[in-house]
Amino acid sequence: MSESTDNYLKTIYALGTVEGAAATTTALAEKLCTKASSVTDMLKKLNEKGLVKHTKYYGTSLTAKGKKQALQIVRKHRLWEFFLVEKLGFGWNEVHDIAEQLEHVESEMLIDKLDAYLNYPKYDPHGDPIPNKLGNMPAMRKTTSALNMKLGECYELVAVVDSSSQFLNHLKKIKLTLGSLIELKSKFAFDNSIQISINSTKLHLSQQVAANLIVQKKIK
Amino acid sequence: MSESTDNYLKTIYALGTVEGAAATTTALAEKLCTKASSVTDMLKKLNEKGLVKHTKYYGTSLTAKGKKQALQIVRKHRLWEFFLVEKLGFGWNEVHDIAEQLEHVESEMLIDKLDAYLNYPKYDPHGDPIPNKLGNMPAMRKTTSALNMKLGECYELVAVVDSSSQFLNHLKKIKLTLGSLIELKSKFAFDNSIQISINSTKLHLSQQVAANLIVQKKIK
DNA sequence: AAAATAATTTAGGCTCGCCTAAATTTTTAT
DNA sequence: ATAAAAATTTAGGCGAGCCTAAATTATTTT
Repeated sequence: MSESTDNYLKTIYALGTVEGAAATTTALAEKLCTKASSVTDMLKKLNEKGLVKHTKYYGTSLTAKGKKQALQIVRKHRLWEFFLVEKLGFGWNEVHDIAEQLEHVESEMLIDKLDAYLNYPKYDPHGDPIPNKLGNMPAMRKTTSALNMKLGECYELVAVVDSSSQFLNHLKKIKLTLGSLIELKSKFAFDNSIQISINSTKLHLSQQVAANLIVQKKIK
Repeated sequence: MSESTDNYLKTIYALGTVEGAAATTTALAEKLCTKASSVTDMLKKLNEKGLVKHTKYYGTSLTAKGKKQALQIVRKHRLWEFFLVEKLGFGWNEVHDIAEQLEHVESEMLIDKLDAYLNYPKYDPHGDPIPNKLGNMPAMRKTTSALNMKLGECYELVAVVDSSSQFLNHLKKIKLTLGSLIELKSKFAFDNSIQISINSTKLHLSQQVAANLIVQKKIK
């Protein structure tokens, strides 16, 4: 399987799992930084290979075979991200592009050994679950948007919705890192912004930022 | 730079360093598992890019720019091999094909961090020197072919000449591993075979095998 | 329901790295 | 020195994955 195929499957999977919906040609073109006509070309080929069900003018979804393969790519991507952060000391906002390349290395044994070396991690540095060898996702953490936090309760920042480097850099700048323990201090109904504290330092977050933070409730 | 370019430069370098000679089109075709005509095509392009000096019908050598790039690829390849063996527990005869893929990942920062993580190793698992960030090779170990060993002296197996998986598997079978401490017990002039001992177990090696072993003298 | 707009697909073409077959140059053998 | 053999290059083509422009189908507006 080519790298291009990998990228298509991964992207269809990512778009498809937002909800059960089929991926649209234009959306794929945008995510893959290519043109809609190129996407149509490629989908035709993936369709012939039985990786995708593409119905003209109606959209695309993965077949069982395609989904299985997509999950293996996701697995590889997330394991490499974990490696880069935990072992090589990269920041969690620096690893995406490198993992994007590493995920295309073909060797099942490599991934198995890497998985073992990393101690079978369940979540990558962005908080996303890592499928196991069989393609099973670990149970999602019971999480919620930071907008739903309750006053005085304690939470851990476990994931982000927007993982663009702009956003991740912003988080870095305001010293919010994955794993941070957060307590909600106040909510401002006027603009839906919130005030939180991390290790007793206070931080004010706009609604836009808070909406992109996924937290998990902690017992104090 | 494409992966194909990487492979050409690396191969020209490998053929070129055997002696000062220029690489021949046929030799490149064989090493790269492709046809001579394809090699000619590619050399023309590399020539235009200033990576290679190709003179029609006379052979090919690297320019300074090409050599610099080739050394970076060699560096990446050998660092990854070291990682695979030391950290992930691969056998030193299993890593070549995987490193072949990993070496094409583009990120200077990745290689720097990997180098640091591995503690700046000087030799890869096959005993070959790893160029540093600037492309400098560490001083070659003072080594010799196993055929030149002296009776009663002690040596360490530090490298192999033939690194085909057939040969490496043979070594595995007879339990000869890189780093093994070897003492020469006897030489048989008749067929140039030798008898050695490793940790007091004795082993008989044909000339063919011995010629492919590179050893370094040790003080007992 | 027709017209305007948006999404998608088709048609034709491009580059990269490869191929086969044929032509050319160099080397080897006689 | 010349003929035969081997190495190399040229010519013409192919598939993968991309592109632009034009045609087609869906959706939205009026």
